[in-house]
Amino acid sequence: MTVTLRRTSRPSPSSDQGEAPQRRLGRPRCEDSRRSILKAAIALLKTNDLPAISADAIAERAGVSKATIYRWWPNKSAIVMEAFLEMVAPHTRFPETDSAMEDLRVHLGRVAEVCQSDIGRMLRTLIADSQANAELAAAMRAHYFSVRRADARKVIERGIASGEFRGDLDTEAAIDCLYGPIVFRLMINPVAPDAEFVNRMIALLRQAFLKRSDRRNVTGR
Amino acid sequence: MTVTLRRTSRPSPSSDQGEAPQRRLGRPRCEDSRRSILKAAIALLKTNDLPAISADAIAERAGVSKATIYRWWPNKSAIVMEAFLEMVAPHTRFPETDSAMEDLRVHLGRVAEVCQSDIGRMLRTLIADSQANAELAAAMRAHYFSVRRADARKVIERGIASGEFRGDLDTEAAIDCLYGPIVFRLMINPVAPDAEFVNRMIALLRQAFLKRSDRRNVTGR
DNA sequence: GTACATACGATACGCCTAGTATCATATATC
DNA sequence: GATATATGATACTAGGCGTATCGTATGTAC
Repeated sequence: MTVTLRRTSRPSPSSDQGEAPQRRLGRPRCEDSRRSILKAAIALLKTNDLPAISADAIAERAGVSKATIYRWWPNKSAIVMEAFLEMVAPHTRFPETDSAMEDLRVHLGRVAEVCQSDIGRMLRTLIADSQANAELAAAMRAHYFSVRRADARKVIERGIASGEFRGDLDTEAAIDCLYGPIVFRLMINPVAPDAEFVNRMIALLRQAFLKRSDRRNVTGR
Repeated sequence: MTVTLRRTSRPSPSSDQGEAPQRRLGRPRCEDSRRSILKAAIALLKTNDLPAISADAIAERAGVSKATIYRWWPNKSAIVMEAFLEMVAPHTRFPETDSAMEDLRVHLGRVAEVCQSDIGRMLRTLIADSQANAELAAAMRAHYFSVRRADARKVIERGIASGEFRGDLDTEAAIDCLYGPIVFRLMINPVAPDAEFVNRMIALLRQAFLKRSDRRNVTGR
């Protein structure tokens, strides 16, 4: 699945609905160019913030004409988002053990790990850019955050169903309490969240998640 | 106290330490200009994102020469931050009732309310801009976030001391769990957090904060 | 008052970047 | 071969950031 934030002026291939994988007329889009543009954007983001990257720089590094870039993407943010979603968006799946709490802890640990990498910088950059780019913000929510939330929701609901979590646990609030601190830390703190941070968080939250009878032998830090 | 992110090239009035309120030689800085610049920046931010505001626009609206702006501030972000800290940074104090938990809840409710106003947009903008501006980020931490944290820390420690909160409550993690979800929501969600959001969060977190004996009659939503 | 130091306003300027436009050329379908 | 679309090269417009200059205003020191 390719998530492209297309140029608004770009007409859709066929009528506005239906996947219609039918071939279009004329020379087809060059897949190599597309991929090398995304890769160039990612490479440049590893050492630069987004405002420091110019479309020309991406074009040069990708060995592509700038016109080609703007034919397919409306702006820099769109490129970065597509690159992020397609090439680096964590395929950090949730583990599936007997303990939903443990699944959450392990997963968040991985998220924290990812935050410390170049991907963390990309995420920060994208969230930041979303503040001044409603289209990007909407795309990030639709293609990234809501997916994460759905995953987490499943784990939490499984925990509730199994009796591990309180029956009246507020799932949505729980998700916010899990991801919120990490994003908070990512955006505000100069040093990205790490495993210890996650463990402390989880140690605190488990009091609120677990059924009374399960709250004893707690470790997690 | 005026928090200015000064031009780095600007020499300090006297030797590099000591407040030295002594008058400098020459024409003194025009306080009216300074304030009208800050007010202009705030006014423009109410309807625009930061990238959409130009230094020229601020200068024009403030009735001031652009050169005057750059004499005192190194860039737009610095202006906005100073305006934010000096003129709108919530003097949202914490209430002080018998219940630390209730103090936290009421305070966060006020924070959420603030997030829904123009101030929320400024805060979003500043956090976003911090991602590409280390100096701004450091200033925000030093003059805003660490202050908020210190306030919250005091309340939590009071709650621990009074026996309302668990003795082993992890204060720093608790702060992250309180503010994290709000900032998370502020940055990701198109609609800013509100009182109901806070109440649900608090209802969840109180299970983790309160001593066992106090967890019964819970409402908060 | 005069000398000096600094701030302010107006304005022009250099530089960089985003995004557009044009046109020749390449590559697909019919 | 006709048609439709993509790419490359390049020039171009528009606008913003931040600097520089210079004349003028406003304070202190003597």
